[in-house]
Amino acid sequence: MPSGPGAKLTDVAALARVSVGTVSNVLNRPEQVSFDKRTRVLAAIEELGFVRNESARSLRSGSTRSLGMLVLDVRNPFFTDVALGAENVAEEHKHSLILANSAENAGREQAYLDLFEQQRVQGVLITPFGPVFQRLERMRERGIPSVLVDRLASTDQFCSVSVDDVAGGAAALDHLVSVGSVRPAFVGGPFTLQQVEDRYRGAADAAARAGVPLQLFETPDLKFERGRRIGDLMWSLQPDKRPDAVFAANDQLALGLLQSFAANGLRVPEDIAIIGFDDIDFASQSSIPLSSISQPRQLIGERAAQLLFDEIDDEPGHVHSQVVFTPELVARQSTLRR
Amino acid sequence: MPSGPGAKLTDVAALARVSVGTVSNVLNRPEQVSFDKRTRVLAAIEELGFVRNESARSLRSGSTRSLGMLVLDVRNPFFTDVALGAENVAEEHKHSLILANSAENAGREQAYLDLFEQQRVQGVLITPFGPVFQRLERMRERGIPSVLVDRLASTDQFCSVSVDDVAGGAAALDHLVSVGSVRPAFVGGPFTLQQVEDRYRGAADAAARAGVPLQLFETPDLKFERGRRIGDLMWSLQPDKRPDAVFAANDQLALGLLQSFAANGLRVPEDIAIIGFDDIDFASQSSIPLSSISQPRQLIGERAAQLLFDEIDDEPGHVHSQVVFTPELVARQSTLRR
DNA sequence: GTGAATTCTTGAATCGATTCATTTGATGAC
DNA sequence: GTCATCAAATGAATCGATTCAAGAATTCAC
Repeated sequence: MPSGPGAKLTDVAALARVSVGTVSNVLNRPEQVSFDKRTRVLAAIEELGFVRNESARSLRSGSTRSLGMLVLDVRNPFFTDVALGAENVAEEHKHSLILANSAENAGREQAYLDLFEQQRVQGVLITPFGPVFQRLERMRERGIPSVLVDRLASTDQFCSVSVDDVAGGAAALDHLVSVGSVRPAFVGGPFTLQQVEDRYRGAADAAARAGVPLQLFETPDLKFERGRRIGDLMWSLQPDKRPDAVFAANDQLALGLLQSFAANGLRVPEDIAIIGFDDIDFASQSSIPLSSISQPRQLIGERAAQLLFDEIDDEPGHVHSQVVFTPELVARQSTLRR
Repeated sequence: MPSGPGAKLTDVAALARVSVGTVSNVLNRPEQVSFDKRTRVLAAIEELGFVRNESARSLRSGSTRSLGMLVLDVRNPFFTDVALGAENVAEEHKHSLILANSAENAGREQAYLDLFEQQRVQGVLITPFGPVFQRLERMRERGIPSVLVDRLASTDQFCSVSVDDVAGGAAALDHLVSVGSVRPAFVGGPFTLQQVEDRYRGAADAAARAGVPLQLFETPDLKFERGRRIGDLMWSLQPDKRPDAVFAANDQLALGLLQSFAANGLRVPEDIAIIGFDDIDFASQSSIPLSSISQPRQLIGERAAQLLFDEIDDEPGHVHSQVVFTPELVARQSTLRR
């Protein structure tokens, strides 16, 4: 009968008739302990159901085995995929990932950074929302480095892993033109989001190069419902004024457009083609599979975590680097007439 | 210039010219400290950029301020919504939620429970995958209680929060019959999943009561791709053998069916109606909005966390309870011909 | 058998915040 | 002026694992 609200190291040592130092060695450097004592200790651990107290461990050793990750929205599949990638790398390093959700709220963001500092995480992966850069720099001075995720670092003070949104925007528009669009439109906003700005710029440049105009439908957010409304609006336009193809700044928006067009009897892609951005699972799972610009989501998380461990393990010699992935066009039925 | 890799309590005490006990009181029982010293201490904290060391705190006080949550799949929106609800309640109690992903893998599940034990979380919210009940009971004996999420506790050893899947299944089938189905089918599996079993049983009973047969398409999993294949299979059937309505055990499966039917030119709901289960966001966002059985996802997480805190705060007097929500029919276009 | 080299083991000191029995100080009653 | 009462402040002891200098045990060469 194991039970008891917790055996500690000294109990294990007593039962195995060795010193506490030896038990600690079995836990942390088993190869340095003779076979004989090692088995005795392991048996004692088993018998007592001993579980190491992580608080005590990290208090003494000065380091925890965890990373903090702060994302804008856990409900967004993009971020859970990125988190999954980061978690895998963390696991390889025998660290655990504490996933937190700022929910695009500067107060919560600060609160979670407080928490991470208190817990003395080894490092932080963050998609910043509010003004946190000064704070992150201060945290690094104190030994908690961070890596920016899905944001290009504007200074060389941080590592970052992001995606070339300008190139993605251009690819989307080039594709629309290549399938015959002469009146493309861009839907998205707010332009204070760097991603939106970049995607639009890429698309606008590409449109200019191709010699077609690019209509702009600016939105206050990137949600499904917004897409539906814009779709209804487009439907109400004169057919010859209506765009013949739409590039939506993300897939949620694109799915909204798609639903609206389906409800109103506009055929996709015959009457109007649609391409989104992010290539979330549901893009390919829509009734009319949605073309999209795909980001290597898990890979983003993995690289970010790797960069973070680089900095953690090699603090003095570390050189910050900016990893920029080029997103990839995935053409599906919503832009390809058969 | 704050800097320095970390001021500690004694530094604050020295700077503020008070004892360490007083600083600790300012942090934990500010009302017991005179205004004068309190402000001095707060100023010192500010000046030094002091951040409390959570490891030391919880080592001494014997309790952490965190809950562990272990879900089957972070990529599934159902679980992130449940987690969100739990997180909100945790936050009210000034606790943080450590979200972990067993990914339907018994090994990972055990590993994360190890982690939770080591970190001495105050309690665990879990959707069990493997054989963990004995272990959970042992953990409770040692002071770490747990609440089952999305699973009815089969014994009265645990609190649980779940949904009445039998009732949900019945509601789905009643609805199909009410919109005129005479050849309904159930798609889902494996039947080792209690949820699938229950949803099917509810539907089968309802079909019997209504005097219609219920065709069964058993599947090895509940994924989108599987739904698509079953859809293709149904399409290949003789029209008079083909179901005129399908109840899919979850929305992913239903979306797969929907895509297949759209691709093959079967009209939904005219040729075949579809209803899913879970009512994930994407159900309503599909081109043809999908009818579904809706579970109060956030509420499930909230109630589960509340029950857990009940047990944490009132250990001896706590009585386990099983909360069972009744799911709700949400009828949309995929079952409603216009 | 001796001394040196090597491998294991030991246990007291330590990490930093909290606790609580005790002391100090203030207020007021008589 | 004395004593009781109550509020505020003190600081040594404590939580449990890790560390590391020092000691014990073993191996090996000659």
